[in-house]
Amino acid sequence: MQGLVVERQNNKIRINSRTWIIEKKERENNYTPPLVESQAIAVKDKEKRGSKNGKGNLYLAGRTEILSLNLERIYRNVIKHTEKLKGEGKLETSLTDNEPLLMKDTLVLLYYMGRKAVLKKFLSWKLKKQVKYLSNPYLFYLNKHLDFHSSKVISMRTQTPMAPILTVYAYAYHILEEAYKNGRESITENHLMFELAEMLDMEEDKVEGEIEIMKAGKISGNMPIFDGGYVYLPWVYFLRKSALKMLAEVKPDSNGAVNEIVLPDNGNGDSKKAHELLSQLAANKYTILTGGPGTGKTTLLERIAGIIPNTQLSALTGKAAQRLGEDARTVHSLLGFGPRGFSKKELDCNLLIVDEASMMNWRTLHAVLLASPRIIFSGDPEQLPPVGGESVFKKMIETLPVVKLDKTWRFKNGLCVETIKKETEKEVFVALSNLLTALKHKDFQVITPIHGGLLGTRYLNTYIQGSFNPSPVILDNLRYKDRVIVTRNIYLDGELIAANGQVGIAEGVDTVEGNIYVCVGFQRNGSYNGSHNSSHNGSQRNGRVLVDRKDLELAYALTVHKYQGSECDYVVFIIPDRKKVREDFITDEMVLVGKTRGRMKTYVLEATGG
DNA sequence: TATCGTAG
Repeated sequence: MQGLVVERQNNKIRINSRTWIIEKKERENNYTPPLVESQAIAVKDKEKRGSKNGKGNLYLAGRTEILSLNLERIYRNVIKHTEKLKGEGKLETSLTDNEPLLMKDTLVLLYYMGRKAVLKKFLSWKLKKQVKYLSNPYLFYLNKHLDFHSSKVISMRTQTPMAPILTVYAYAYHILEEAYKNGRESITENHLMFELAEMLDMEEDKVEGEIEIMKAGKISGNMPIFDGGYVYLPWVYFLRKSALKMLAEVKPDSNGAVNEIVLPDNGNGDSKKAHELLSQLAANKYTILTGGPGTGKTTLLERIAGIIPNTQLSALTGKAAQRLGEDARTVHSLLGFGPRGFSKKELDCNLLIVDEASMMNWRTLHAVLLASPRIIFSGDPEQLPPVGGESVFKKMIETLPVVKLDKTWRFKNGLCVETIKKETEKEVFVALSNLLTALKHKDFQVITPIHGGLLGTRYLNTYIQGSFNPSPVILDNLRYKDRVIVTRNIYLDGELIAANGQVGIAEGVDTVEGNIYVCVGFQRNGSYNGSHNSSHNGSQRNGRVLVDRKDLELAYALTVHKYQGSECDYVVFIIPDRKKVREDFITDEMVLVGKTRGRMKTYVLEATGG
């Protein structure tokens, strides 16, 4: 969900990508522009969080006093919109005397913020429900129709709410969501109290009273949950509770397949570990396979999958799944991930293998526990945690049986890392450019933590493409022979023909039913090495596939998250200026993943920021 | 134009 973004450019103002013309109003006519307060609020919020890029494109709250917007145009549009819905019989108009004004304000604000879908939904509701929302706009947020900041703007502008406890709920929920983004699954009641007191500008005693009311309230809908001095997002609380209960079940259902396996020694030296893993599997529903980077977790998993009939391989990112083989999928794809969580249910398999399990959160854990009678969670607790929420894997490893691999196979001559530090990102960019010239004919991969900015995937990809691939353009900014990654699962007649995370080479364009597609060639296991190896035999997923341009990205530079679990000969790991990202974004875990991807050598290019 | 990932 998107907050309110306000920018000013000369005589125009941009709000969430919509542009409005600014009119100057004389002070003496004592006209208060209806939307000025909400603009001021939006700006204040933005300032509080700090303008990250420092571009200063936000205007000062004080200056909004002399500005107003062309409201007549908005009113006309809203009225037109309303009339249309009335014509379709989707709107009741029997408002009481007091409500039309509130209604008008709310409608205008929704329209003004570019929330047309919400506006339309709102207009289609029964009057009773509409009035409920009008009397407390935070319901828009609590019931997931709007983001927190938009609800706040409506509430401030329309001088609601009339039921303050809902406001406290909304703020509490918002505080929890922010904490979750920072990797916290819960916060203490005290923490919540301090935050609420600050945000609502209330006495702590009073907040304490509100918290008591919240605690006494019935649990319904999206309300924060209080338990044992901690406060949780409801979905985190319930899925966590349920997952912990399932994890406590030790014995697997009677299923002989695992018990009777005799493992031949393959001479690779990992048979002892494989036996250990198999005996754990026979005795326990859930087992953990762990080990540092390059200790052969994936290889062992592939071996186990080849031995135990009806094993489903999965991973937490598309790229990691693709690396496990053709039949592997993301957990999300297997279990029907959608806007309301996982929709699926049960998998028809003996054993589910979940790779890169350090990226699991409670929701994914809960889903896989429901799905399979037996699971191997494979991962390294020292590698990347989930995006949002805390590392569930770190907790599981304390209670579940663990098989640990400790011999490193990836780095034949020991881990080889060369760190190059530069003050500015620009200097890092120059160093990268020199380094790439040297690596041009080698098997290399650039990885970076971010998408945006000078050292993000988007710009680096364009840059590397520009200097390494002189081939003609085939579509948009894609060139013939470009190295690309598929960013979405692609189905043809219900069959998966290309998976998110698959890497290939753009080979041309084709037109089907008037739509233009990029023809992408894939090689077995997806590690496409541009110059050599261009055989396209095998099944469809290893051959040529037509992919929509929007489902492809250049793959010269990938994020560290995507590349976790992958490897190649030479890796360039970029660390941007830490001041340009959120302070604690570049963690030890990320650095560990980043510097352990190169088989021969990893170059770490770091912008120290001076 | 998003900190990172997942889905159709």
